[in-house]
Amino acid sequence: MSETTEKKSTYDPKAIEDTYYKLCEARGYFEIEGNEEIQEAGKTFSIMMPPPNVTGSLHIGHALTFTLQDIITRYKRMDGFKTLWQPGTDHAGIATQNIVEKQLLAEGTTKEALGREKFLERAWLQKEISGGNIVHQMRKLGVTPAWKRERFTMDEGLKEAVKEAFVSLYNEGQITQDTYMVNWCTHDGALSDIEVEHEEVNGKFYTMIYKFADGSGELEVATTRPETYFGDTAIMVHPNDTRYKDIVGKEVLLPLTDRKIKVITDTHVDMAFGTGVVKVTPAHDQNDYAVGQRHKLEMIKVFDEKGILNEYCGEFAGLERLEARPIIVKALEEAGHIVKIEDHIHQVGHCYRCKNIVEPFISTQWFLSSDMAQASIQKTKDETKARSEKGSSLFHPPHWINSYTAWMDELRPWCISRQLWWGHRIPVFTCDDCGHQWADKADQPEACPKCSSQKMTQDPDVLDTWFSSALWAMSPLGWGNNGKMSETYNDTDMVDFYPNSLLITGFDIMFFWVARMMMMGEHFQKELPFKDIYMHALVRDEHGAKMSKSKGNVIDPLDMVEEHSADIIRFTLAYLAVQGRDIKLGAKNLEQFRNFTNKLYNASNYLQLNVKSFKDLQEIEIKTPLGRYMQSRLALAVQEVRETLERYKFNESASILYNFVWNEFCDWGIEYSKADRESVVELGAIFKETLKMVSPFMPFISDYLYHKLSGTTLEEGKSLMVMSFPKEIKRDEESEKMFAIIEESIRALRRAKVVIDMGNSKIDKAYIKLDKTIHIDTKMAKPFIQKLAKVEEITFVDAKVADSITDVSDNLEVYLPTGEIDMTPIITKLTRQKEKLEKEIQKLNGMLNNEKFVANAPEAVITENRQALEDAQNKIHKVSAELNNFS
RNA sequence: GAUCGCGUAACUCAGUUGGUAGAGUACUUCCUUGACAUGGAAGAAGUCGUUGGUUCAAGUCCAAUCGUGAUCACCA
Repeated sequence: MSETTEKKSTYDPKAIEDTYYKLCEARGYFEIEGNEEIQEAGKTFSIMMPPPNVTGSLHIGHALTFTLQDIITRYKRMDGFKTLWQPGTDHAGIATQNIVEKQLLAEGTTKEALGREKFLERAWLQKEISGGNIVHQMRKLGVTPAWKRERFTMDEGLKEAVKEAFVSLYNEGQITQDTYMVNWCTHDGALSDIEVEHEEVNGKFYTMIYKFADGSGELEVATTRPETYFGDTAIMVHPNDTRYKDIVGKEVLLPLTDRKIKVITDTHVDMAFGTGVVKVTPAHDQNDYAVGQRHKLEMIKVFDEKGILNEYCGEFAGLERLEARPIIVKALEEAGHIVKIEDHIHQVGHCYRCKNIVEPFISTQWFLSSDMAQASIQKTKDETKARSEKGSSLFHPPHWINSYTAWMDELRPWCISRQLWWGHRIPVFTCDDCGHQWADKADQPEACPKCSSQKMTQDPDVLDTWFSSALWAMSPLGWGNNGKMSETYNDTDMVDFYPNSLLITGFDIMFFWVARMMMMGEHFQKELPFKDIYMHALVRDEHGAKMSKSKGNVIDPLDMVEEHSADIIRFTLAYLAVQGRDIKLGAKNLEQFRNFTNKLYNASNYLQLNVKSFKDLQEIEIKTPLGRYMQSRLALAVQEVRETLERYKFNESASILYNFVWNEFCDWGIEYSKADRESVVELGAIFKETLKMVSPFMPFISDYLYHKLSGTTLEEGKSLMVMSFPKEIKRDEESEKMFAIIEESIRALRRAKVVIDMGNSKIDKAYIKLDKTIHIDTKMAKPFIQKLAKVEEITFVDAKVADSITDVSDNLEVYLPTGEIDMTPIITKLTRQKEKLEKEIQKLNGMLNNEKFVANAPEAVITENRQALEDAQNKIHKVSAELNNFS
């Protein structure tokens, strides 16, 4: 109940973030020319946002990927690059169609009742409603894509690009129609191989009896899907299996229906597994399909595209395949055809959208040949090799290349047709009169190119959503847009921004998306679409569990923005974004960086207690020793932040910023300045420069503090986001050395004071003896030491002061005069220090006495160790001497 | 089954050309001193999973092994 006494010492993001964002967006900062004033000739940077599903809402994975993309984009923008971060949304065929179908169901109707045209109107309506939703949520994170260029994968221009690509590939013979066994979801239709998720399922293993047609006995056959046996067209055994030699060529009767099938041999059979007798159901099993083709077996489908059993199933016709299973099993059991039912754990394919069990199913679909990917595969390998010789990589982290190439090397034809209404309609037409089939970019071709008939029928299916996103690296740059949507791109875009500088995305869509963009980009542009590919990991909860709605452990990024701020969630994610490692996110992480924003805020408060407003670093000359020192430390931080960002080590960049601000600028810089008020004006300029570096990570608080410290406002001034990122600040070795000694003196004095239990109190006198090799301006150093070590008067001496306690450190000794105090803690401390030094000396001696070490190690390492040994010996000498004083 | 991660302080994790192990949190002791208690000072804490190997030198490179996770591929 202390709200009345509570001090206003915290930063309030709520008042800032929305306002600043709107202001910056309205000024066009996010667009390509937003940083016009600082753009440098020839520097371009581009990154395409992985388009979120138009029906989706923002989740924590989005927050991570968009934060990282935004950080790198803001950094490049500030660093003088002409920068494009291309935003957009994806039409997400199956997902969106499912949502609309559910809505219709709730209204008591169906898409069939509505008709294709009306249904698509509904889908577009849904797109308009929820498509705006996610892009507005994204703004809450403070991300800065070029919103004016926002695209949708089914907009007028991108439709053109899809047709351009399809027609071209069709005419090259890369896209063909084929009747083949595909992955079939009885709800969503055909799926590509990677849209099937294999999950372990506790199923049953049914052993059935098939009787020989000639009445000479029976066979035991095992299956996991008994309902498919109606489609059996053979029984097979291994040709070398002596157990079944005599039955080959015989006929068996299918239970209940008594259809006759033959026993054949095929090497596909594993003699050791089960009974060694396998039923062959070519229309409903991948392997059996191949067997069926080899043996020219009849392909009997036992259910239709909705999974409803047909006339081949006798009395069970009309039942749904999965519902029919127990009913069929019961009938078989009653008729004595089941020998046993065992538990069986096996992998079953599920639809990645609706989780329905996927069936192998024969159907006529469109396929994109894997041939067209070969060039991209070879180039990826070449590029990886070339980069690795330079110590770099195409993928970040580099190990992803293994999974990538392994998958690409086994690439199979891609089933690109989908039995949906929502999506890019396949631009293939068949002439009603002459039967000619062709692909056409026109939505309604005028006439059949062969017979000029005007009667034609377009393929009813649409393309896999990933077909259009496969073009995303180039289609928003105008590629294939046929002049449409031209207000969203420039004619020079392909030159400026292709290949894209960088792709940032999750590894989970590496095959769905990255691989497909690689093949399309290389095929059409003869150049891989990305210079760098960064794969980020998964965000998990604080216990390392995957977040899911059913577990209830989902962290909503919008809630976090509400509770903390966009800045805090951004910095937290960046700090935790270690390459190749999943992120465990908990409340504690956020707290750490909430404290950090508070630190920034209070540092600036302190500066303004002394000086009202500060100039930029470029506008002033740094004169004070402290100013020179802090500037030099900033120079190092700038260099390191740049290096780590260039390598996409977001966690390291964030950690360098954190350490510089807190452990260097605040803990030392600000504290020192209390001994030298003149330097505050310089520290303010240095802090403002630091805020520029913070800006890509925490854009709001940095802008706010920058303007506060400048005595300006964002409303009337420029944002940090379009100012130059710090660059090439001079190091000052002399200053750094001097302040290292000052710091060492302060730490030594504090240690010594703790020993005499005066840790927090001011003492009157203390002495410092610097090693002979150390030469600093003691007059200058003195006030800093006195202030921070809380000593009234420091005296530099050349010899040990009598009646004092001593602290021995690397380059100096300090002495505190003693009255009547208890010496035991001091003796304990010194003894411990001595033991530690002895160990160190032993280790160093061991190294240096080793002839091989001296012969082989680089000169620098040897001198370094010699020096270390000498230092340690000196130190132990002093410590021993000190101990002797007490004994 | 194949491929790839991960195993470092009590906890969560950093640690790239091999050169005497770091952070945050938690912990111990102390401090409301004039930016900040969402803070400050001092401190304790690790056989770097295990075993070998290469090397003058291994958390780092290699091999094996244990634990753990992911992806791909699978047998009716």
